[in-house]
Amino acid sequence: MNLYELKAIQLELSQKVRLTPFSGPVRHVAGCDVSYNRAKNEMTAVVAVLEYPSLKLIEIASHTAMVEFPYIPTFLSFRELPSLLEAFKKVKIKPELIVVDGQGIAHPRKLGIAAHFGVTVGIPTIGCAKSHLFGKYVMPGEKRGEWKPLLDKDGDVIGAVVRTRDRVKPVFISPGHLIDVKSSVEWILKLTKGFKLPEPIRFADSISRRISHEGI
DNA sequence: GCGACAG
DNA sequence: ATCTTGTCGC
Repeated sequence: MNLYELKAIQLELSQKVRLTPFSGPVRHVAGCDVSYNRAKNEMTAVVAVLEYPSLKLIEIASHTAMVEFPYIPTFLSFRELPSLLEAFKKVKIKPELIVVDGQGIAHPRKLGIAAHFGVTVGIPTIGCAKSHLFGKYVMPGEKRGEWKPLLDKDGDVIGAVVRTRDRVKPVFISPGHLIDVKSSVEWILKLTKGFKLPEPIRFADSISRRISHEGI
């Protein structure tokens, strides 16, 4: 498999992405993240399931595996998705909405890891990234809730730069699958409680780090 | 050709 | 992502 073939896979899968308004109902929401243990050359993927709207953690599923694909910008899903899917198989309480750490369709071939995950499992997903990968934008205002659109080369809206906390760097939101930009922004704000990152991602992040570094 | 570049 | 201490601000 070379990068040209992987690009072809991304282009084909991106045709399956469906962008549609999403309002719920949501009883359970999950967060996905992956951490690495450099010394062991291992990665640990975690799916954290929270109850909504309480946002209390009710289930954790994880999967640890050897790293066998390098990090190449725009090909992140080929590195992290396999482990994430293994972890998701272990989840008993299937969520109605999933937030994935990374881009959704805000990607050169419209298939960031959140979109790839979404079309694979067939559940609504939102991509929530801590930094920019693709798309043009202007900085949103400094207040929580303010946001600006992420635009592709044709000027189409592919996501949003959202201020989830006053005067803190914004997050890059984009729909993964079965949701649209407007609903994605609304849900990310509902899932954010006093921190830059939404609660599902915060849980998945801290848990995956604890497992990969302490083996808990 | 050059710069940018999720995690 | 990870490596890393103290430190500035609310």
